[in-house]
Parts: sequence; C-alpha cells; structure tokens
Amino acid sequence: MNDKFAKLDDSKQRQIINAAYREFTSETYKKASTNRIVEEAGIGKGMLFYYFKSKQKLFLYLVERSLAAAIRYIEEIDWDIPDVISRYEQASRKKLEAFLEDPESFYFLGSILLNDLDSLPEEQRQQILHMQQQTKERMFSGIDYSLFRSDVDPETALKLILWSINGYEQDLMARLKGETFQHINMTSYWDEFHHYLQTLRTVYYKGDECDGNG
Amino acid sequence: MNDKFAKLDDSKQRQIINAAYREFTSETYKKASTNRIVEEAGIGKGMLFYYFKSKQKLFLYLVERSLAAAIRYIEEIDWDIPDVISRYEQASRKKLEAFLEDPESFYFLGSILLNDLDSLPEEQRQQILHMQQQTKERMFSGIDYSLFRSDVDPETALKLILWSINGYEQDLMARLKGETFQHINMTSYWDEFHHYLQTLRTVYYKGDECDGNG
DNA sequence: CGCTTATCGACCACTCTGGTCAATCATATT
DNA sequence: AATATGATTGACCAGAGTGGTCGATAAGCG
Repeated sequence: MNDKFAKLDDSKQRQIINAAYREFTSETYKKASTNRIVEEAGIGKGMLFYYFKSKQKLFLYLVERSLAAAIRYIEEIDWDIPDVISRYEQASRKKLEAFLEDPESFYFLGSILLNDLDSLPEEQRQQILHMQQQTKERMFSGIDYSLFRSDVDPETALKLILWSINGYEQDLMARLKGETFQHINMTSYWDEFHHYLQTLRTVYYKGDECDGNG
Repeated sequence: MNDKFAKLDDSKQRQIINAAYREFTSETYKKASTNRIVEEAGIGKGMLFYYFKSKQKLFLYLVERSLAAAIRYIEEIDWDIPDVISRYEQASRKKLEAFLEDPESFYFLGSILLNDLDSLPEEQRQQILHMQQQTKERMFSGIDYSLFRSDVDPETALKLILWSINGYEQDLMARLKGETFQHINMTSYWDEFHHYLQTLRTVYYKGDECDGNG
C-alpha cells in the first residue's frame, strides 16, 4: 500500500507480511492483534502503523495481494480440456503450485473464504464471489462424457472423481505442511498423483471394453 | 459435573450446554468468553459459576460429555465386515447419526481435535489419541481384498474409495447444516448414499467379469 | 555539523476478561 | 405470617489486552 513499505528489503517485507498473514489466518479480522503481529514480525509497534496506516489498511493490503495471486493462478489453468481428469489434474497442480509458492497467502485466503467473508469490503467480496462462480462454471462445462464407461451415471462418476481428487489434494497438503523447503522433489509426488489419476481412468473411463461385440 | 446443574430441566441444560459448545467451538479454550456464553444461554453471569465452578470445569464437562458420545457411537459400529464398502457405509451412517443427534457436540469435538488439542487435560488427550489409533486400526484390518478388481492396486483403490466416501459425507453434512429438524427424511439421503456406494462397487469391485475365461 | 527519515516502545483511553458477592426473589416449612 | 433455604441476578473487581499515538532517539547522508 504505502511506498514506505515497498522500499524495504524483500526479506523484511516477507517477515511482516507473513506475520500478518498468520495472525489474520488464525483469528477473524476483529480479533486479530496488531501487537502479536509486530511481536512475531520482530518490529516495533510504531512501524506497522508507519507502513500501513491502520489495521484496516493492512488487512486490505493482504486481501488484495492474496486475491491477486489466486486469480493469477486460476487464469493459468486451461479450462478447455475435455478429458475432465486431465483438466482437474492440471487445476490441482496449479493449486498446489500456488500453495507451495506462498503457503501463508494460500491459507489466509482460504480462511477468509471459510470463516470471515463478512469482514471484507464490498468490492473484494464481489470479486471473490465472481471468481468462485466463474470457477464453478469452468469446472463443469465442456466435459467429454463419452469417455466415461456406459454402465455408470456420468454425473455420479464425476462427483466421485472430484471427491477423490480433493481427497488426494488434502492428503498431500497435510503431508507437505511440515516441509519448509521451497521446491522439494515434487516429481515423486506428481508421479504418485498421476498413478491415482490413472487408476481413476481405469475404473471410470471405458477401457478396452469387452461388451461382447468383438 | 455439579449436581446443581444436573437437577435443571433438560431444556435449560441444553440451552446452557449448547451455548457453551458453540462458544468453545468458535474460539480456542483460552479465548472463549464466559460472558458470551451466559449471554447466549440467557442466564445471569453468576449462575454459570454456580453450576460449574470455573471456566476450566465447564470446559472439562463438555469434553467428557462429547467424548463419551463419540465413543458410544464408535462402539456401535461393526468393524468386522470384510466388504470394506459396507463397513464404511455403516461407519458413515453412525457418524451422521451422531451428528444429527447432537450437532453442537459433534462440531465441538471436531474443532478440538483439529485446533485445540493442547488445551485438553492429559487424561482426555490420551483417551482421544487411543480412540483415534484404535479407529485407524479397525478401519484397515481384516479387509477382503479379493472383492477388488484385479487390474488396480488394492491399496490405491482403498484410498480412492475412502476419499470418495469422505467427500460425500462432507457434502451431505454441509447440506444438512441448515436444517433444524431432528429427523428429516433421512431415507432419501440414505438412498442417495447407497447409489454412490453401488457405483463404487461397480467400478472398484470385480463385477460380472469378462476376462475371456467364459 | 544539520536535516531527513526510520525506528522504537512507553503510553493512552477503552474494552473485555474470569470470577465474586451482596442483594434479591421464590418456595417450602413451620 | 414468619422464617429459612436455595436459586438467581448483575454491578463490580483487578488485571490483561486493544488499536493507535508520539516524543525520543538512531541512522543515513549532505
């Protein structure tokens, strides 16, 4: 927000931003404490109000920052892939990329979406609502249902696939939470993920069908 | 805890208990406010400390109460069913029964498990850890893997099945959250659930196989 | 040196905290 | 009617924590 803040070393900026992210993630806006933020950031109380003028403005800065990052990642996704498993695979990878690049920002936005939408300014709330609605549309339109095996209801299969992928995402993020390193051997996780997706294809897509027509 | 409290009308007891549950669910133990509890329960401040002697004791009462309910439900589950989908179906139904019978208690315990294990007395923490470990064992032992189709890795399939069922559970609980009535037409939801489970069977279990041996 | 900008933390008025207790109210017993 | 007993209240307490300010420095730079 303030140019004073923008002129700081990146590492100092991160210190402060991360401390603020964490505080606003574990507490609602109202209950978040600027005292704890400055304490964890390792700066004097006055500096926070020197950089950002108030708790409100600091919060707004964080919201805009994390929201911009989220939108950036979502826009990178190719939503036109008809093979829905490939589409979700790609979306999951982007999501996890975003998580790895800035976990604090990721958790912050998630926590707001879940618990504290009310404390957002109208503009940002609208922006988020729009983003959510648009994502929902892109998730479910243009799916090539002809790939699905014919003896299960496609809508049912789609939900089961989505829940499965969400389950893997959550599992992986929980495992990754401890790791501090930036880009650990993600390839092994991607292999693992791919294996799960291959299994989903095996069971939900028509394979080398044996329907008696041969 | 206190017999004074036990002598109240059930409805008054519930008023107080639910107010307390909700407060301790939305805040950690430390930040939960007895003022807000008495306000929402509609009683004078003094009464809370007349019934329970302190915030600590009130909290302990809630923990013991919700933990006992959870254990009661878990013990009702038949963990010996070899068909893992049937086993999980039954477990899910019990879980949802517990949720419907006392949502506040359910959410309270869940919130503690997730966010605030530290504020538990040692005894209860051990009890919970034991319960979790035992449940995990019962979830994964004695499974009849011969039911699974042979062209997918059974462990992989098992995880995907579990994630799918968890997904449905969460989806259903989110939909049910609004409803206030005690026992709404659960049958339609069970039918729906059964349909999903049947699909899981179709895709992950060996069906009328056509492996060319006929 | 002087001038500007960065930095701190004591301080302010205020809200909220868990817990207490003298004062009531209700009810039953005598 | 008088008394005793228990239920119930909310004003009150000392202490902790709140967002925010500001005078006092320290640091950088000419």
